[in-house]
Amino acid sequence: MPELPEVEVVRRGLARWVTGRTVAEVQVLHPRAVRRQAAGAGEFAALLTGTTLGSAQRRGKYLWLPLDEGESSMLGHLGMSGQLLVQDPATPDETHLRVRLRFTDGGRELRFVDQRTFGGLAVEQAEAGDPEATPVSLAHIARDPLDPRFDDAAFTVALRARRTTVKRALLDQTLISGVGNIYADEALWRSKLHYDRPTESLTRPLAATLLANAREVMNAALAVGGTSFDSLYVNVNGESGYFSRSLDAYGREGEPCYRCATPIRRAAWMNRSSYYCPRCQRVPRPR
DNA sequence: ACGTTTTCCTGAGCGC
DNA sequence: TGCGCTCAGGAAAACG
Repeated sequence: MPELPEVEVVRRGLARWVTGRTVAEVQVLHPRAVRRQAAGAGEFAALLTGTTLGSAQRRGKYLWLPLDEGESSMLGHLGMSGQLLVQDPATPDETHLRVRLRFTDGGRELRFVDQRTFGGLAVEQAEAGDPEATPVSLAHIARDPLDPRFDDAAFTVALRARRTTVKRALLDQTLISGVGNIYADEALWRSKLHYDRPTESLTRPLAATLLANAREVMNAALAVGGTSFDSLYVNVNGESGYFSRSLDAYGREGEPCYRCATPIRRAAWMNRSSYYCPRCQRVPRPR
């Protein structure tokens, strides 16, 4: 499934293959794919048709392409199963094709394919005067740790000020964006922290270590993702060899911890799973 | 106001 | 073969 490093690979693919091209036709094949467009699919298509796509941007797991002079953007989120594919128009439609963009040059078309329909696209206004044309609905989304303007000191202060547990905080997009279930577990394993550790119990050095590890694991994944996906953007998918090779905790239930050989455990957590080493990542004492 | 829970969706995998 | 069940999970809405 698409995580921050894969979304960054997608962003690079969009920059390579669709930036600078002019939209000739928009087809919305499933209304749910544009549900964030308040006025519906008709408006989505009308606002996009005839525009020229600008340089691809990303914040966390959100992607956007400024339109024309950058007063609005096409915003996208891949959800769990979304893919943005650049395909030859002759390629048969994918089973879960939701949106198609054709271009005036007649070349490869952009397809949004999404089985579970948690992802979506929308055209919306950009923040006034922003050279990157950040969509207004991203105002509450924090910068991600790969963003050069991410404020490390402010993050550690805000993290320790929260009255919650550490994994909830890592997944909170208003605090830090781009970290999902997989990278949260990986960052916690590297930091030897239990997912239910209260944020208020984190020392400043621990909070800084956690941030450094989250950044490191996502950078490492991005580096591997770059070699797993070949240069053709159309081959981008969520099933590269990265996951089986590089993960230390996520998905490794019953397998030995790479530090201490204790079997990794899986615990039910917020209607999903948390993977952790019961020896390296001790359960916090009940308060 | 803030933190927590629910909800959306579909296909794979599994036991029977 | 097929039925019913569980699981995967980002983020906005609903809830307390």
